[in-house]
This record gives sequence, structure tokens and C-alpha cells, in this order.
Amino acid sequence: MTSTTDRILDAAESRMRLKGYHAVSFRDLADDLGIKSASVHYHFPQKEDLGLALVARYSERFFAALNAHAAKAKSRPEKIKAFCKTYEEALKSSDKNCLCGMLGAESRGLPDQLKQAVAAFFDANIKWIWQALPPDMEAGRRKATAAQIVATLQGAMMLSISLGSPKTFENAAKGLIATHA
Amino acid sequence: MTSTTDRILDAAESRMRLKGYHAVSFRDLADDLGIKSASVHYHFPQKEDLGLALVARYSERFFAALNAHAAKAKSRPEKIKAFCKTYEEALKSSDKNCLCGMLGAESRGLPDQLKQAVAAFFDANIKWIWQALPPDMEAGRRKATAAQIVATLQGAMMLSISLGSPKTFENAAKGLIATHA
DNA sequence: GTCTATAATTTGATAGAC
DNA sequence: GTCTATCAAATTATAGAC
Repeated sequence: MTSTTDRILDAAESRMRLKGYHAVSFRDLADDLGIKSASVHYHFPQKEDLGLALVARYSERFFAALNAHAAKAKSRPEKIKAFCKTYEEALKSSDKNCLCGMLGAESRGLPDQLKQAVAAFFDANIKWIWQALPPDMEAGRRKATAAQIVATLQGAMMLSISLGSPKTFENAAKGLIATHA
Repeated sequence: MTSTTDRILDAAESRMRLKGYHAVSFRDLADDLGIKSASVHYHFPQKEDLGLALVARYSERFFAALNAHAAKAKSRPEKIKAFCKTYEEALKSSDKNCLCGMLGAESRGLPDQLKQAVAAFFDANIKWIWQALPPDMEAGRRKATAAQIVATLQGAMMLSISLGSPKTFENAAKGLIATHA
């Protein structure tokens, strides 16, 4: 028994990860659930409210999955692999882009709070992988590597989807692990 | 004396690289030029026509710039640096995402031909950098590295824009050059 | 919580005058 | 080539009944 609110979030997440923020309408979501668009507005008065709830839920789930994977990781390289694996699962379980990867690209066309929530997701991503890198690494290089890893995985998801080829993600992730783990 | 067609393309490219395909309307473009939306339709009857023209022009310009940079590159590492530099210029000259990076993310919400044109841009990207990698590299690793390089640069542009930090792109590119050039 | 009804605006697109 | 005029459809959002 999932609540209507959750069913709306599920439908919205699916549609937004496929087509982007501006390509999803309240009527689309209402139709997915077999209700009316006015009922969707009852749960999320404004589109921005829906976007913010989506990013919050997505972010929680992402870091929960990441920490679950990382808990089993004993060594540093295994932590980096856990990070890659979390991304890979996000892509492959649904054949959809990362919600924040999509919204990050559309960033300049989003309401301000939503834009900030997406940026916070990426900040947290970079911070997480930065902590997983060797503390004795030269500071500048450590920071650069953290940004590089997140960039590669995000870019690989986008590329993979545009090319319709899951292999592309695997290849990029393989290269990442080979050089950094 | 730039033609109206070119001025429409300029306005459309700017808006789409900022906000995405669905967030750009014929009226927006008409207002940018001080004409009416019906006049925009004279030059590009359908929105997809406009999208296709944009990707074609963007792709031509990108590879022209890339080959110009690469012409001066004597060694293999310098070719890889030329590739990174072309991306960096695309980002920094306008503080906008790659047109195809944006459309690639929105891929599933685009008309079919446009989606294919974007995918062709990425195929050509991967092919170009693949050719710049050492021919004696193990085949699987060479292919993976090519995908990885394009993914990193595309992801770095997106991240950079979402975070509002050009440094993020520089860091990711620096890491890329350190490991592959 | 969901509905009907509706408002106000925007969108992609066309017909036909100039 | 650009305009006026217009269209049909879609969009976000609200008011009020049930």
C-alpha cells in the first residue's frame, strides 16, 4: 500500500529522469496514476515542491545505497568501486539517467531552490569520494581526482543513454577503477 | 550582416545550452530578435528542424575547432590536451553547457532524428579520441579509455555549471591529462 | 483526498495580407 | 520575409463541491 504521494513521486521521478523537468506535466502524472491533475496539486501545490521532494528522496536513497555498499568495503580501492557500483545500479536498475544529472544539466532553467538542492547533491558526492581518497595524496590532486570521478560517472550515464549503450558506462567505469582504485 | 536564420540559430543555441530543448519557445527566439514567432517558423517550420540545424552547426564548429587545435599538436599527449582544450573553450567562452551534452541528457524526450544526430556527435567524439590513443594499446582498454575521456569532459561541464564553479571543470580536465596524456 | 470546472498563460503551428 | 490574426492544445494553478 504505497501512498498517493509516493506514487506521484515514483511517476515523476521516472518521467523526469527520462525527459527532464520541463517535459513533465501534472497531467502526465495524474494520468499515470489514474487520477486528475488537481489531485496531484493537492499533494504538491507547485511544481517546484515536487522537484524538491524528488531530489530529497533521490539523494537520501542514493547515499543510503552508497553507504550500504561502502560498509562492506574494507580497502580504499573497494570504496571507490562501491561508489562506481552505486552509480551503475542507478543507471541499470531503471535504464534512466541520474535525476540530479538531468536536473544539473537543466540547472539554469530551474527554480532557485531546486537548483541549489541539485548542487548540494553534487557537493556531497564530491565530498564523499574525496574522503575515500588517500589522505596523504597531494591536496590539489586529491580535490581534482574527486571532481574527476564524479564527472566521469555522470558523463558516462548521459553518454550511455544518448548512445543507447550500457557498455559505454561499463567502459568508462572500468577505466576509472583501473586508474584510481 | 548576419542573416536572420543565423541570428535565430544563435539565440536558440544560447537558450538551449542554458535551459534545454523544452524550455525554449519560438516566441522566446522571436523576442530575442525583435520579430514575431510566425517569422521564426518561416525559417524553421518545425521545432525539430531548428534542433537539427543547431546540432549540425554545433557539430561542425566543434570539430573544426578540435582539428585546428590538433593540427598544432605534435605528440599524442598534445592531441589529448587539444581535445580537452576544445571542451574547455566551449564551456568558458559562453559559460554554457555543451549543446549535445544538454540534448543528450534530454535524449529520451526528443524527436527521433534529433536524438540520432546527438548520438552521432558523441560517436564522432569517441572515434576521434580513440584515434589519438596509442595504437599499441590493448583493444578493450583503448575503447574504454576513449569513452572515459568523453564522459569525463561532458560530466565536468555539467557539474561545473550546476555548481557554478569553473574550477570543477579545470580539476577534472587536469586529472584526465595527468592520467592519460 | 479527489473531483468538476475553470482561469490565465503559453505553446507549436498555420493562413493569408503586405 | 515579415506581419496580423488565429487556432487547438497544453500548461500551471485555484475555487469550491462531494
